[in-house]
Amino acid sequence: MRHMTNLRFIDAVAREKSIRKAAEKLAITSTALNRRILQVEDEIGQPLFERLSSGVRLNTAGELFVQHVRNQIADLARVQSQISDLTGVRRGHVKIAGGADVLRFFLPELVAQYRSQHNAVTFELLRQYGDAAEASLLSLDADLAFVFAPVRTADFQVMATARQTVHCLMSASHPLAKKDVIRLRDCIDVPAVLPTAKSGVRQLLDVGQMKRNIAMNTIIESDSFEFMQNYLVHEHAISFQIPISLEPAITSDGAQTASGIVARPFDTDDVPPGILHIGQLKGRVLPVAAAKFLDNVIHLLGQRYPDDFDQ
Amino acid sequence: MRHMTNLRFIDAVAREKSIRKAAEKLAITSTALNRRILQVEDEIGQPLFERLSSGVRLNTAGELFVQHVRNQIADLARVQSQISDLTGVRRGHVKIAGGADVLRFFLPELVAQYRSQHNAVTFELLRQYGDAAEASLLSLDADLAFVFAPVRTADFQVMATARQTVHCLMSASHPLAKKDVIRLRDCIDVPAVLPTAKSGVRQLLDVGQMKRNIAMNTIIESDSFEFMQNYLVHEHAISFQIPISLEPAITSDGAQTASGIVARPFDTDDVPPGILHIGQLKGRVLPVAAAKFLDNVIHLLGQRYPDDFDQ
DNA sequence: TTATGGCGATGCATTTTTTGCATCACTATG
DNA sequence: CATAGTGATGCAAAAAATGCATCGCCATAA
Repeated sequence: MRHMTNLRFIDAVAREKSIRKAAEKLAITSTALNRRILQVEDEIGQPLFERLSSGVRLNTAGELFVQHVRNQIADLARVQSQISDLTGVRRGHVKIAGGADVLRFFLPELVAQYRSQHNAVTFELLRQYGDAAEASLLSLDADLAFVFAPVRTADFQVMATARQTVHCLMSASHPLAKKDVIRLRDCIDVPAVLPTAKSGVRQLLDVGQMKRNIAMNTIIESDSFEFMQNYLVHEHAISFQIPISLEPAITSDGAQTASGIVARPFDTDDVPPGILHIGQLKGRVLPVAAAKFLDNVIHLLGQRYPDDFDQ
Repeated sequence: MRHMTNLRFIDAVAREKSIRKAAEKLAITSTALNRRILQVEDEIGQPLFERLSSGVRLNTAGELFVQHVRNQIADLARVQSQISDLTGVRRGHVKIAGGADVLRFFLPELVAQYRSQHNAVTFELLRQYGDAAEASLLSLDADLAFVFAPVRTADFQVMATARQTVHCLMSASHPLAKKDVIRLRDCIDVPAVLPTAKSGVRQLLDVGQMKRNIAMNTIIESDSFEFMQNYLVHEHAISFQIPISLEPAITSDGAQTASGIVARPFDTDDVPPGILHIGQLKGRVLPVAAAKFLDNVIHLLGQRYPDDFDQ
């Protein structure tokens, strides 16, 4: 869309905090970009950027204007999406922010299923936790966000939630595998592979340890679910995940993976269940594709976790 | 704002339903305008207008796009207004839709008072009743609307209301002037000058006549308050108004105008009071100037009708 | 202190885009 | 069947955007 050029350019400069760098990304000369910026500032009647020796920075007016620009860009995308939908072919681009947990099996499955029906829809998956995911909603870099504990509740509109009981992972031959429900005290002295601090699972485990005054025997920290799960094949340690990040084979009670890993739920009195929130920017009308994808998310959650699901 | 040119042009064509007519209004040739339209349609990927032999008409995609365009234009105005406000000088343009009743004394006074503080703010007053005023909110031709009975409640956000008792106007020497409260039966056979049907006062009077099964002796219908009020000087007739459309001198009990006209309230059991609603488009963030003006409206209403006011 | 490298701004020639004129093709109307 | 109105289009002229070279400025390092 031609008329958006100036707006996109301003957005780019605001992100890069430098006219020359932005110009390079946009594949034009800094001269041209600079003059477009000056032109817009002239039209507005006052500068949008402060000029520093190291580049530029948005001033207050610029902050207001850039937010407007991003709204414009997002709203145009929505309208284009709605117009495409009129012809029957659903087009569009869906941007989703979420932690590694939902990116592992849940979203790949959903995206694939959606794309099998609407292959003109493209996706963008951002691996971001909590704050960062919410910030992406605000800057309109994401249409939907999956977070565990929404902070900016004023801007975050919860569309659905799913209660996720923390599970304990271990080799099928591990002594704890005989139990149906794991208590936190069972884990004392057991070598434990923990997710890194910002992940939702880790925060829940920390709450539990605090509450019961129990310290687990942390031998490894990682932000890779694959690493943690595969490590259990080699050492009789335990690891932790929530159902949504478990591969489908492992979730059904008693089942195990090809490599012999099983999952057992924690007692929820010890480790509180996490509430996964699926949300969007409050008050925003999503593009058709994103809205329909959200419907699918809600539908699948309701199907898979009927008791722990809320709409 | 340069980047809005195409959008403003499309809005103009949609309103004029003709490229040539719109081009004339925009002071460009139809050639240039036509090619801009074609260019935008090309970018969108499908036509926005149907071509008729008598001009053009928006298709479904066009309706969607034009609504987007109007949102953009309005939102840009809001941002510009907010940016201006940063410098301390409040700029902007406030568009108000309301009936002749509020346009008579209430709004002139308020606008003058506001402009005495912020003379860089300009105003646009549209004389529109009910439906038309609400439609102007929707098409973003108005920021604020004064209506008696909101219909599209889904889109109309009521910011304040004021209860308005219908008053009976007459010469001070008229027999009815001796009464403190007028009953509808007092008006039988008295020559009456009534406002036209779409006005809020008339609708209330009609409700009363229906309820009491009384038909007034209508000798004149007019949509001019000035005419109706001044006519009473010449014939011993009665007319009807609500407090907000009465000149301030006449409202205080017992007072009369220079030409000897007095006002007496109707019994509210006979003629129900009208509820004046002041509202905006639901969910919209108003430009600073409009929002601040609304504050003044609310403040003055609260001051003038403390008992019949609701926020 | 001076030298240096990175930044945004600007004059000027060049390229690209937009505009207006003349004209076409079409359609409703009388 | 003529007419008056509509939107679309080829082509030359006018206007705008671009890229190059270069300026002045400032922070950092020598």
